Amino acid sequence: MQQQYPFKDIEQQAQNDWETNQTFAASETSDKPKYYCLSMFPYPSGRLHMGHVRNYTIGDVLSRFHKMKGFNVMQPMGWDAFGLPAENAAIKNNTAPAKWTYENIEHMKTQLKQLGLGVDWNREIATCNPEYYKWEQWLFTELFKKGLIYKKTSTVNWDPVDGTVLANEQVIDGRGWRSGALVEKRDIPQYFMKITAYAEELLNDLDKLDGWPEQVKTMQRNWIGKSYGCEVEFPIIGQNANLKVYSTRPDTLMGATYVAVAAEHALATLAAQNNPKLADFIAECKRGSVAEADVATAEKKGMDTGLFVTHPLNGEKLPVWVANYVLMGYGEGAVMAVPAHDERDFEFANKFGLPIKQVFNHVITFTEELRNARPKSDYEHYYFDDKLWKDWYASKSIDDVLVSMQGSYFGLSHQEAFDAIATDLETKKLGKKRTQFRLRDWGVSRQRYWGCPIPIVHCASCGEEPVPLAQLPVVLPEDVKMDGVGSPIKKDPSFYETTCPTCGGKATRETDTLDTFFESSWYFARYASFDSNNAMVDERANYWLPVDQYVGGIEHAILHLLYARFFNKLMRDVGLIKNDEPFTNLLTQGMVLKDGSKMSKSKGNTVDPQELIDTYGADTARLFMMFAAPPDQSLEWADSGVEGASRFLKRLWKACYEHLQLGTIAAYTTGDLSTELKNLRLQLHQTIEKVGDDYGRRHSFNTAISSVMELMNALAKIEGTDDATRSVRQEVLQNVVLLLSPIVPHICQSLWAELKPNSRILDADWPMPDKAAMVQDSIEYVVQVNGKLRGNLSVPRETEKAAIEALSIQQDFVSKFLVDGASVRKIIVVPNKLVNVVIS
RNA sequence: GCCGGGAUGGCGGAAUUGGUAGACGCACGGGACUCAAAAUCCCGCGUUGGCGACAACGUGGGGGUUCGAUUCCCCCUCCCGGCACCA
Repeated sequence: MQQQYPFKDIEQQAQNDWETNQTFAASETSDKPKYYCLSMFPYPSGRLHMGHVRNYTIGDVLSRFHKMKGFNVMQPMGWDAFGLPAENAAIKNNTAPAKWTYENIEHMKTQLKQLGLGVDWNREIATCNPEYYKWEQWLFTELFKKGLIYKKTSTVNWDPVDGTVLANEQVIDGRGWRSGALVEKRDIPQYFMKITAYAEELLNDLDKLDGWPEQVKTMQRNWIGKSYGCEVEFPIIGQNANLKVYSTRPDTLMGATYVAVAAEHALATLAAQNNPKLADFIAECKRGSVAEADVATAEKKGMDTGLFVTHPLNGEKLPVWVANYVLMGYGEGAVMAVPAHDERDFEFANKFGLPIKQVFNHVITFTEELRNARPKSDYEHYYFDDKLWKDWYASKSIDDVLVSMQGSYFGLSHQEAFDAIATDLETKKLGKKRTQFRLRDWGVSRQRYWGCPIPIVHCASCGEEPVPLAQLPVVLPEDVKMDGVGSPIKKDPSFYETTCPTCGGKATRETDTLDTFFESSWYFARYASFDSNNAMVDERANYWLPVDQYVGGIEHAILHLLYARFFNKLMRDVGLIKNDEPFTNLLTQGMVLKDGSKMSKSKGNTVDPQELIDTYGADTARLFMMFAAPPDQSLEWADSGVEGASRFLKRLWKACYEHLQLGTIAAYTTGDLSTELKNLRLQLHQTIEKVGDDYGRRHSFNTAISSVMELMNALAKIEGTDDATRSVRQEVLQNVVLLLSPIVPHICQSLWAELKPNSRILDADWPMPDKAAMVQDSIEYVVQVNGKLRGNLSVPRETEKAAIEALSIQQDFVSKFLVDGASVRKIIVVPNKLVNVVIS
């Protein structure tokens, strides 16, 4: 054994050993319970970043821990290989996206291996591989045939100078990132997946996901956004038609003073026909990006259409406005505006001088006098008393009642008014109750090159024809030149010219590709059937699924995780898999930040993990990442601290080295021990218990490490070299090595071989705490007076409560407060912990 | 704008179910070893007052519940993530 910690040698040695022995190759033939641990696969951007190191270390710690706990573990790895950055890099470097991607994969794979991950590399997949995307093309055609994929027009960001569709990311302050041109909204036909058909199940099944963080489930619930409201129809004056709106607040209908439609709404288009100013305004609304954040933060703009509608209940004439804050994609693309009880309507009404009419008020006691009261006038204009208005729209208190003069609704609560108004609307055939989802169908078409080709052929006589399985995959040509304007396959007749699979006539291929979320929505199932060449997934998927532990960034809390849940249900419903949900337990890791913001290439604040690994080794890198912060919180990068992790490993190495200088010895099992050694064993077994709980239940790796550090600090204070001391020291070191091995596997494999010659740590089980060593003879109580710490009290184990109370008030640090007529009011005893003497 | 999360010493963080605030590590200060430095080891380290014993204050800000609040409730500020074409 070397005196110094030779991290380079032992890490290389361990990694060679795992590869040679196929230590992490997973098999379906095992009598152990299975444990499928999945980390979100990386986009092959070029080099590993700290977020990867953090993500994959967490997954590896959990995998290795469960392997030691006796599970049949599978931990796979692959590449989310399609995407926009490859196209950008290809343009910049004058190369093909495929070449760039494959080179990145090679490099990053080497880096991942250097991290010492217990990954089954036999199952590696890359989503840009035709063997992979063939099957999602097949699924696409199946869903298309079932009507779960359909075509409709929808709005994209259009760069009028480059003549290309832009991603939201490519729109900077309303301008195209390359051309600098003002971005326009443009409607184009695209394919959509009917995720809304699964909205109810996606919502309800969240309740089954006990292993998911509450915050993620809340975000998904809000995203799906089931609401209970009403359709309300406003007859359009002078036309034989109604304007339909959806509202979650029909109880406030009597306060509606105008209606507003989105710029894209048919009524807006109609009104603009003879109104050039309105047409200009609508054109102005169509400028800027389609991103909701941009729309929602834009200054409120609107214009009167000159059209009027009739209020369905009171017959009032209400103006129709076009407003930029009304979203075409939600509800009906039109809203009834109740400025008195909606903040956005209020702001808009104030800006454009529209009437504001309060219909609810907060009434503590609703007296007969109030019920009979009648307001002074039907219309009252209130202006600019922000505070007053905020009270009105913020409150939906149970004590609110409808105070509008409007006939029979007077005096009703919110819920009563909701029901009464809904009933009346239904009677008049001008509305009805409706539940509505905020969730929209998922547009999967992308007008980009580096993605999976959509397997549809357009035939002049047959229409849209899905490509039959026998003709799949539709292979994306990889040897292309990127010129920065449009997708190469859109200009490549050898790609798009084809024959119709139905009639055999001349036809053209779809040249749009799929959203890359499509690939990442089912990869978890493919790992289980990675080499299946006659089906998307086979029976092995039903062995491994659902994923027992999924680990990945919190930024994926909504979109990716929702789409993957959706795909799981789609695959279930086409008979491929049996489980309802893909991920039983979810750990969302926080961001790795530097200088307060996410480490990213675009921000130029990255720290290269390669340097860390080269200088200190993978174990130090892993230890530091696990120690610096709890996994689900953001981690602020600091260069200092890595040194501390390295120092700890050196100390651990040295402790084993010095211990073994006197030869090997068996770990303590039985025999009398000094108090000092008894206490050390107490701490050891408490630590074993805590670390197991920290890994398994709490996922609190930072505290697991600190408790092992404390144990090592305690061990360092023990000096003897007699057999009893050395056997306890052996017991401590052996267990420390086991406890740390999921986090720092290389050094632990080496140290184990030294501590227990001819034994392999990979065969060792997770240690069990020795309950006998954990029995304490006396209990240390904290004694407070009026909640303030005043001293400590040591009593024999199992001392009666009354005796503890009596002893407490006898202590000097308590009795000194019992002067000037003060007396003990109450004594609170928290068993094995604390005494609080209340004195007054 | 909307949804979700966060804020604790000089810094990262701990306090698991309402029960000792600051574990563990970093940085810093002092000492040992050394010709010297590095490395290593030992001691100290929330703020204020005090020689000291000790006392008061202290978990983003304001209020509340409780014997007791970093933890629960209400209001506010700032920061981070997401907002459907970044992945």
